[in-house]
Amino acid sequence: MPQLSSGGGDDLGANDEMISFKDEGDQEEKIPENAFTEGDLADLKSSLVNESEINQIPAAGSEAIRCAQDAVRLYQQKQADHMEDGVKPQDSGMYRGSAYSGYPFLMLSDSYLPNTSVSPLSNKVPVVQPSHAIHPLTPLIPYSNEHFSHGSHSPHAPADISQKQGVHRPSQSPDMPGFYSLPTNGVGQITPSMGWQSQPVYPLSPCGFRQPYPTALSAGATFSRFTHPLMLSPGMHTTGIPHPAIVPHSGKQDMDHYNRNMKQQPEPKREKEPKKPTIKKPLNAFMLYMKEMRAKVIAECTLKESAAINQILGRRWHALSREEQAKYYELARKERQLHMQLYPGWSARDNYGKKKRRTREKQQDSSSDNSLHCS
DNA sequence: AATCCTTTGAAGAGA
DNA sequence: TCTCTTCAAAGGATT
Repeated sequence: MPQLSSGGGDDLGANDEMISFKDEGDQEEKIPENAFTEGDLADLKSSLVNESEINQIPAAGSEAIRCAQDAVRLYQQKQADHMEDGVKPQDSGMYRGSAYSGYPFLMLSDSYLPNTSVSPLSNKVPVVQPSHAIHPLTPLIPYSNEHFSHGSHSPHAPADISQKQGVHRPSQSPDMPGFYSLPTNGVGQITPSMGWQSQPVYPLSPCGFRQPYPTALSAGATFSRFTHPLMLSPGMHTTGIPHPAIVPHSGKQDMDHYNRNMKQQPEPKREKEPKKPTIKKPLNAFMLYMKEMRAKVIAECTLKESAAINQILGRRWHALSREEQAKYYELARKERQLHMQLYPGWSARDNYGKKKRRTREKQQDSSSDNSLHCS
């Protein structure tokens, strides 16, 4: 486990790096409830293999095989978990070298080039920059104008906006080491670490490009120069800059509606009372990792089902080296830090109950069912 | 249309 | 302090 910090002095925050990975046994306990059945896994496995064999071009074959291996391993692991019945927790995830011996190299993704992966862009929650725009782990691949001028990219992913950011970018707060600054148009202006830091982690802003955290704000910029908060529409930060962590109250649907308004109705009707926007939780390390790697896994596996992809990503996450994970923990820490600065009074509790969940009832039911099965 | 599934981690609530 | 719950992303599947 990444013992990044506690020793390192850098308050990597919370204890995120120090938290032990859940033992497999912990997950096993859920398995009977969540019904990731052998059949499902077998289907996943076989579909992966088949798709790999059928669809993958030779060059991508190794990746497809690897992906299939992921699925197979997952399947086998689940079977083993069933057999062990949660009694024997294995060594904590990522240092289970033997079990994941095939993984570590996976994340040395030099092949994760800007144009290789399938864009995972969703029409539900648009992502400002598809993760193939730049990979955080390949900091030597900075933003380039090519990304913005490429015909396939939306015309509103403008270089001029980056330039604006660049022009007005203030000196960065020591607390905000440039992590969220949108890279300017110049390659040379991005240090390797900046390239990593510049990776978008929040959904697309209504303007059609990912708005970075407003560094000026975090540095204590004057609010008075900006629009009055009451005049802001959902998704806008108090600066008037749309912030990706802010979404309209009721989620994706509203976000779509909101985007449509932004696109088709440049002057949205005033009649609508601006609902109090929802400020999303900052992403944790694994979420950041998933966001980064999802496109790659999708490309490799020709899978799109997020549940299956997330399982693979979970495995790969455990297989990451300490250093690799540290990057994400660090990024997540900075995310939280900046989030706290941007929304000082915000609490995760604010979003409680905004999702209607049937799961809990289901789990209760299943648990009662389990109680029936368990002696 | 709304919710589920699936993952890990952070944070809050309650015992 | 410990345990449990909820939410964060994502997109196909299910209700």
